[in-house]
Amino acid sequence: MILEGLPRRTKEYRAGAEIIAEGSRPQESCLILEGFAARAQHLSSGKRQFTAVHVAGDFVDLHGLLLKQMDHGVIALSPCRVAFVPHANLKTVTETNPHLTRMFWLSTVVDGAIQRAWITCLGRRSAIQHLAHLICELYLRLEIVDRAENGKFEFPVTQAEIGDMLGLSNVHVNRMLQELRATGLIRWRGSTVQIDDFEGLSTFAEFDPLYLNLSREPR
Amino acid sequence: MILEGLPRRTKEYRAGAEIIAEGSRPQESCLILEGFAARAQHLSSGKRQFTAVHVAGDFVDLHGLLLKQMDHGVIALSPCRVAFVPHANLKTVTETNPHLTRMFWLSTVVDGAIQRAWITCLGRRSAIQHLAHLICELYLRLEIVDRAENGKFEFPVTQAEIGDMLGLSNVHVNRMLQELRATGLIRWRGSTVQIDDFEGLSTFAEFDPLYLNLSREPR
DNA sequence: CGGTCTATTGACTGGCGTCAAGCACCGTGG
DNA sequence: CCACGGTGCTTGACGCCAGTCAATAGACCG
Repeated sequence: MILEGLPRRTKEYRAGAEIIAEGSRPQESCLILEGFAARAQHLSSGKRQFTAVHVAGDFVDLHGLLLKQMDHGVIALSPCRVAFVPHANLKTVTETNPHLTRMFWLSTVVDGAIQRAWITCLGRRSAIQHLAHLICELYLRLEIVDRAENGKFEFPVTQAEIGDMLGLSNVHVNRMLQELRATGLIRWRGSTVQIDDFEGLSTFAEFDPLYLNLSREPR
Repeated sequence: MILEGLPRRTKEYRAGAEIIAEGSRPQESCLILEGFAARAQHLSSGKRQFTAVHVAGDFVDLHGLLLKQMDHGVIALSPCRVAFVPHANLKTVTETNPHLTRMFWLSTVVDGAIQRAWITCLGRRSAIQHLAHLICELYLRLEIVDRAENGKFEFPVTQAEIGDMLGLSNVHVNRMLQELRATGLIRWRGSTVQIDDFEGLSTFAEFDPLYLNLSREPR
């Protein structure tokens, strides 16, 4: 994405650090340069749900420009390098550069498509299918930013965090991971995910990459 | 929303009719003038999940302008009157009217916030809390378009369709509805929903209206 | 009056949460 | 060198929430 020319500051975060607080009113939008982050919502019971996972290159809270107050927080899943762009500059873009504005808008719209896929996974897929679906999604998203190849990528998160993505308990994530490994479709040791049969995994998860909008078409 | 001046055609749909097909490449975006619609995704098992519910005044598939191919279908839940605006005209807006463009963008961004709330409901709330949350959301959204007042609104959908919103079976929706009625917080007869204690219902559902972005602030 | 759709109810099953214990790994400090 | 506490992974036992199957009843309609 072409962001040269926009002023920004960058900052580093440790794994687990809060990048943007839930309920805050940020004056900047942030962009992940390196690492993994997640959007999180909390319930009074202490339970937590991730509503999105972000990888290098993602403009994480562009929507904060329009929403004013954050309905969710953003946390670092791994060590992260993050760039911040002031809202004032983004607003100027929306007033002077229709094409770039459309790219920004598209970015939030693709986020929405991913969220819809998550909704369908949560509502109608089994836990193990959901897990497989997440792996397929991450692989394709990481591949286009050169963080994955030959079926392999790094994903340094705990099983409890995967649970927060899938809406499962850490115990059940562990069970589903073992079951999925037993199919021979993937291996997952430490933070390294190795997909041995992407076709098979896609079929198993009923994964259709259409929604990720990876094809190149004029906008 | 100010849409005067944009060309459009309007069309009527019966309950259950498909307004936009999953996988299609529409050349227009649609706007619900009257009635209820839902975005739906289908699995091979025949299961269906709604990823959003739309009410009068909602610009349902504005994102279709940017996504080109639909990752979901749009169906009428009740009889609907729908307006269609050609993408060509919307594209012109994005090139000539920054303020209106920002309003369009905001509309898709609020959709995204609602989807995040759905994700958290699906992942971490109990079925009955989720149901209560949906009722709170619908009430506030309908109130601002004058389709709800004094805790009462019309919602002409079947229990199976509610199941497709909540990711539940029709049988379990029935059980949860009875349980929720038994609390005295709501009544629901036929297609009429009566909230007798919105405060209580909000608390029960842990509903926070922040995400609906109802407050009026300059954009 | 039968036919279709929806709501309701009961019985049974199973997926997933919860609780708890036991490991494995790692960095710290004695 | 080993003791240690912390964190994350793994496993088992148990219970409950929600799915499935099936039957009945009611509502609406031609």
